[in-house]
Amino acid sequence: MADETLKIMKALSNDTRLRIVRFLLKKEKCVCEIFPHIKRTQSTTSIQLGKLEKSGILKSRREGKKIFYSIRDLRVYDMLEFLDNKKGKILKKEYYCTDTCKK
Amino acid sequence: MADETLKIMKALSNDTRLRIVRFLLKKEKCVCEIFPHIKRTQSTTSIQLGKLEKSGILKSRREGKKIFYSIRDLRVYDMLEFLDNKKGKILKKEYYCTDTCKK
DNA sequence: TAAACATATTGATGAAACTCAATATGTATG
DNA sequence: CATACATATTGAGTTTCATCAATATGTTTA
Repeated sequence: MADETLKIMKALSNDTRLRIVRFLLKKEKCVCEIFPHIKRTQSTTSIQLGKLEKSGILKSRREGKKIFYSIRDLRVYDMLEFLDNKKGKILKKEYYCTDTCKK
Repeated sequence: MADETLKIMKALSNDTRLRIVRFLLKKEKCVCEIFPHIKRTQSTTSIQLGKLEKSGILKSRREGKKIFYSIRDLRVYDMLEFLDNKKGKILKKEYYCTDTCKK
C-alpha cells in the first residue's frame, strides 16, 4: 500500500487500536499495562499492537521480560490532539517521523 | 458511536472513500463526475458517498437532476493537506464544523 | 405524460477483519 | 535447568465491509 495517509487512517479506524494509541500518547507502556486498560485479552492486544507497529505508528523496545510500546510517528500525536481536543497545532515537517527514524 | 475521531478515521479508512474526499478538496462535484474519476461503478460510488455524508464529512445539494457533494467538515481538509502534502497547519477551532453548520 | 437522465437502493457474493482461548516462544530467576 | 512470567502466534467462529448488476426513485424535458 503506497498511500501513506490511507495506511494511517486504516491503522486508527478500529476502537481497540485507537484506544491503545491514546493510552500511549503521554508515555510508553508495556503490554501488561495496556491490555487491562483497554479491556481486551492479551492476545487481542498483542495482535493490534503488532498492526500498529507494522504500520509505523508505534515502536517497541524490550526491557527484561517486558516489551514497551510507544508512539513513533509523531504526526499521529498531533492529529489526535487536534481531533480529540479541538486544539493543537500542526508542527513543521522536520519534526516528524522520517525514513531515518524507522525501527 | 460516540467517538467523533473514530468516526472520522473509519470514514477515511477506505481507498474509495479517501479518493472521493481528495477529489472534492478543491471544489464540489456531482456524482456523475466522481464515479468515472475514482473508477468505481455508479452504485458503489453512491453508497460510499452516502457513508461519507452520514459520517458528517460531506454534504450534498441538488441542482436540477444532479446532486453535488462537497466537504462539510473542514478539519478533514486540513488533515489531508497535512498528511498528504506534509505541510498545512491546523487552524483554530472556531473555523471548523460545529453543530450549527450541520445539514 | 412518456422518455431520458441522474442518483439511490437492494440482494448476492466474496473478502477482510476482530476477538478469544489455547498454545508456542522467549526471557529471567531460583 | 526447571519454573514462572511476558508476549506472540495460531485456529476457529463471527461479524463487517466492499463491490457489482439490477432495479427503483426522482427530476427534467420533449
